[in-house]
Formats: sequence, structure tokens, C-alpha cells
Amino acid sequence: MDRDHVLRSAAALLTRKSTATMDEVAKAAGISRATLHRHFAGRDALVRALEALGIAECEAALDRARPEEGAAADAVRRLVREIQPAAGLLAFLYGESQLWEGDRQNDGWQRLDGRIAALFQRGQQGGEFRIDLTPAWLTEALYGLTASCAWASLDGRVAARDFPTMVAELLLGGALRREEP
Amino acid sequence: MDRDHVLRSAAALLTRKSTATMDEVAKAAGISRATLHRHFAGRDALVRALEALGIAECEAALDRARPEEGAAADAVRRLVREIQPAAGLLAFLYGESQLWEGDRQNDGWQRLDGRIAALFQRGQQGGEFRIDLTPAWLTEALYGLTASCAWASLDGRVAARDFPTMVAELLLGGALRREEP
DNA sequence: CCAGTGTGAGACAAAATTGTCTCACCTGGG
DNA sequence: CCCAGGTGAGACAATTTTGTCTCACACTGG
Repeated sequence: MDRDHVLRSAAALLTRKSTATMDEVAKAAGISRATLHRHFAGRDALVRALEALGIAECEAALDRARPEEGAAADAVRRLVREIQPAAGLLAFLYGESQLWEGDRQNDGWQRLDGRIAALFQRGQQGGEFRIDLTPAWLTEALYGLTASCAWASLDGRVAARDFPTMVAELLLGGALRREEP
Repeated sequence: MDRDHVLRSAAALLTRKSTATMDEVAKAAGISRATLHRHFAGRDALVRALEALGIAECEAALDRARPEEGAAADAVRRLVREIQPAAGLLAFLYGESQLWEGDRQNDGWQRLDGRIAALFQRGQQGGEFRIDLTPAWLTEALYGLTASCAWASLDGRVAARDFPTMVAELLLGGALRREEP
């Protein structure tokens, strides 16, 4: 059992039950609590490792989405599609306020925020996106909608296969019907 | 110190730090832990009471927003405006997965979901809202954006005074720039 | 004044979780 | 075969949080 498998199992479990104990995490990964402690010094270390994994997956998704390329709207659609596999983990981290309280928060988030905000800003400067919503808020909304859709999918309130459409189309187009051009 | 004041203090604290202990909650309300226990049998009872408060505030906001009246888009704007004072509490409850796991979840959420979804459905049937996003997803997105904006406001990433505009305009219009009519 | 009520402070035990340790096992490479 | 390393199971203490209790004190209405 390698460390990566343990992390994935923990992410899957904690997405559903964020208060799971170390014992439950170990059982979910199919290992004993002792071995779990050999991989991660404690619960805090585990959460930090999940945070690093989440950041890495987001950055990889961002790389694959090629945010500098083509129409900004299409880049957002690509980003949402690429980020879907990490949505559950992201939703867990988003709700883990522990990560945002301390003074030492991972620089990765700031780097991610910057890259995503830059994409929205590019869309605004190109006249594609409206300018009355700040890039920071659009970035926040992307996280929020992603987490919402991940949770709603878990409960079966929305279909998982519609994830990319749901998130991207709402974020880009909103609820209002658009006049035919 | 009445029960309502205790609940409001607890909501304000738990919004910022969802893992606060009963002792911290008591201190935040300016009472002792003993008195806190006299009001609420335990932490679970406190969270349930906050849940009931959140549901009540949402229903009151929905009533004030008059969702059956006028254009659906304007009704959504009114709803977002009325819901803002409860956004912090809502964000806390939204992240409290404990409430969604058990078999006995408060019927109030279902009732709320129904009323909000009905508003979106009305907008769809009136040709105002697009029909490729389900009312259930739009409802979920309303919750998600509300919680996101509440958290982002706490951290100062977005301005609290822009809350109604941020949430409502993104939800209704999306990020794309609209052609002038 | 006095009884009743509510409160704060703190002690205390119970429960849950965590962190650490030991020991037996087993498995693969030399 | 033999051994070194990793693993599972479980014991154990430490810590944290919770729930309960007692007791003294302040306040209030009669």
C-alpha cells in the first residue's frame, strides 16, 4: 500500500464525512492505524498532505486547461472539465476552516488564485466577460460552485455526468435566458 | 441573557471557527459553560437549534422576498438581499456535514428547497430563465454562492457591501458580457 | 428582611480521540 | 535457510472535550 493510495482513500472518505477519525481513515485505506501513523505523523499532517495533493491536482488541471489559449470562456469550460476529478477533494478542503485560520497557510492557494483570476481578467480585458464582477469574486465563485456541485452529486441531487455543464454554464452564462443572436 | 442572544453569538463565532468548543461558545456569548448547558443540552442540541434558526431566517427572508411576485429575476434579487444577514449562519450550516449524514434531517430544508426551486421553475416557465439548468441545481448554486460570498467577505477577499450584487448578478447573468439590447 | 431563582466558578468523572509503544507475523532478498 | 524491513493488532497513557454536579453569590419581588 503506497502513500498515494492512502491519500486517495482518505480524500474519498473525508469528502463524505469530514469528521472521520484516524481509525476510520485507516480502515478505509485498508491499513492499520499504526501504519497510517507511519505515513503521516498525525491528523494535522494528513490534512496538510491532502491540501498539498489538492493544490497539485488543481495546478495540473489548470496546466491541462491551457488558460492562456483561445477564448477565455472556452478556457473556463476546459478548466471546469479538468477540475472535476478533484472536485470532491476540493470540497473537503474548502470546508476545512482549519486551513485558513492559522498564520501559515499554503502559498499554493495564492498561486492558484492568481492564475485563475488572471484568466478571468483576460476575459474581461478582451471584452468577453463583464467587468462589474471582480476576478477575485469570479475565482471564489468557481471554487464555491465546484464544491456545491460535488456535494450535490454525492447526495444525488444533481447528476455527476452533468458536472462540467452545470458549473461552467452557470458560471459563464447565469440563469437568465439569452436572446438569440 | 436570553436564548436568542446566545444563539446569535454562537452563530457568529461558529461561522468563523466551526470547531469552537462549548467553552469558547459560552465565552463568546458572555455566559458560563454551565449556563450554556442549561439552555442547550449539548453540542448537538446547540447545532440543531442553530439549524432551526437558520431555516427560520431563510423562510422569513423568502417570505419578505415575495417570490411569487413580479419578474422571477427581480424576485431572486430580493431573495439574495433578504438572505444576506443570515449568510454567515447559512455558510456554517452548509459546511456542517453532520446535519446531512443522519437519517433524521430537518424537514425545513426540503421545504425551503421546494420553495426556492419553485421560484426558478416559475422563471423557466415564464421564458425568463434558461431551461438547461435544473431548478434543483440553481437552488444548490444559490446556497453555494451565498456561502462562498459569506466566507470570502469574512476574509476580506470581497467587500461585504457588494454581497447582493455579487451573488445575484453572477447567479442570474453569469460572467459573460451581454450584448446591449 | 427573606425566600426563590438564576448565574458563575470550579471540581469531577466519563468519553472520545490521539499519539506512542511493544510484539508477533510474514514476506522477500540474499 | 535466515534476516531485515514493513505490517497488523492491541495495549497504554495523554490530551481534549464533554456532561454533571456542587456551592456560593447576586438579584428580585413580596
